[in-house]
Amino acid sequence: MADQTQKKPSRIQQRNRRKILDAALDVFSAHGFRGATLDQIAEQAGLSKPNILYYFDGKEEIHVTLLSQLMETWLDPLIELDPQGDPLTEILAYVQRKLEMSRDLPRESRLFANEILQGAPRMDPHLRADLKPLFDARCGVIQAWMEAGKLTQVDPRHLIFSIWATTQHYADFQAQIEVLLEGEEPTDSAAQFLQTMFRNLLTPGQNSTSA
Amino acid sequence: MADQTQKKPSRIQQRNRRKILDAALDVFSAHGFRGATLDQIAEQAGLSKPNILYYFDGKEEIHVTLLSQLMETWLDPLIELDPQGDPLTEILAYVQRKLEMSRDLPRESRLFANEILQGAPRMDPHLRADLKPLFDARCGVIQAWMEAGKLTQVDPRHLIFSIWATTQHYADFQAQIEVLLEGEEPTDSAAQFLQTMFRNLLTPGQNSTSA
DNA sequence: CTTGTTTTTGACCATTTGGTAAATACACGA
DNA sequence: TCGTGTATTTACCAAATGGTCAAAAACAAG
Repeated sequence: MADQTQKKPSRIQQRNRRKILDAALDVFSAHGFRGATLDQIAEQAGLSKPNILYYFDGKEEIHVTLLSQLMETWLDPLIELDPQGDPLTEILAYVQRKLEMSRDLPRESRLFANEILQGAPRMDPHLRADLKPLFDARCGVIQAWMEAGKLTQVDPRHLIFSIWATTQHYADFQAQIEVLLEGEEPTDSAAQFLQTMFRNLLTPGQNSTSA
Repeated sequence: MADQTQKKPSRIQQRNRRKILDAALDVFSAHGFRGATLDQIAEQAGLSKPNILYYFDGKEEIHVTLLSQLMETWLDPLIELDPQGDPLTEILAYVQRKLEMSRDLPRESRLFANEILQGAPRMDPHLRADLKPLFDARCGVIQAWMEAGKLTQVDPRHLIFSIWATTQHYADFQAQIEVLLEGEEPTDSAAQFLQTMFRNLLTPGQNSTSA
């Protein structure tokens, strides 16, 4: 059997597990956990349902695996925020990076949004164990920058929330955005807007409208 | 039977339909459409499942009814944005109103978020028919304000998106916020932050840090 | 009380869905 | 080439779920 406790996952195992996880990402992100079915995942993966259950112990395990993997990807930009760098540059780069993730990894964004929307039943431990400490640390860094007069004083926690909210919005609410923007690709104009917004927020003096 | 085409909904009908819709709002907003079951709704409403199907033709109709009602509530603050009022005041009041809705109507916010996240399968027509025209009109108003020099020039569409994103975030991602803020009620500090952010964005000259 | 209407329920049904068991096909090293 | 463990499929199952229906209650009006 495909025993994960053993050391060597065969070539075929790696390939099929990847196919399954990719298909599951499609389906879970589009319908949520309860809305997704193993049959959909199986079809999307091009495998039979029992074959999928040969590689994973059940629907739940597939979902949990996805969420775990996602957590790393999701935290990464915040990890890379450099306490030694120039404050404004660092934060604006963070905004940009998050916005690009929204464009390039919309499925992951929606998977995450679905999970949190339903009360984070499976991710809550991860949030406490991984996200919370990093969040607190980064709030400390930003707070220090502000106290050193490098940035306008605002609540660092809400600053981070607003970055998450505005960037992920383009992935999570894509259906609405497409209607309102009539299909026009929003990333470039959004980037310009968000850069202006956060620069004006964090810059004490003269605002560059940057037409 | 409970024939909606007839004129008079009896006292009992009104009461039970309300109970059902309220229960359904609980369940749908917490689990999404496919994740919600009629049994859950029935239990929450204190009625039997067949009794619920006596008042509504099916799960779908309950959901659609909720979404229709929600649309009005949701559009209302944008409707009330007064083209004759003071631009900055109007927009900051809009932000505040949306934030309060996030606090007072989190179920409605999550119901909406769930629907959009899944691609707005049932709400797409409403978005095109109701939201889109209003959105375009309001963008026009804001654009005019900017061209008159009353506000900093930014893309009005993304301005509105950022208001929606930041305010609804507190309802839709409540599970995450509770972890990161350790249960502290965020509305007041969020209000202060958002007012600062949008004032600094839209005000050409000196920024009031407003400590 | 009687009668006609509205409301509610208990028993059921068909489909979907997550999951299992056993048989079969396959890869690959000896 | 053959044998052995790996991979895949076919045929199921039990529970959950959306929905139906006829009959029983509950209720209103005369």
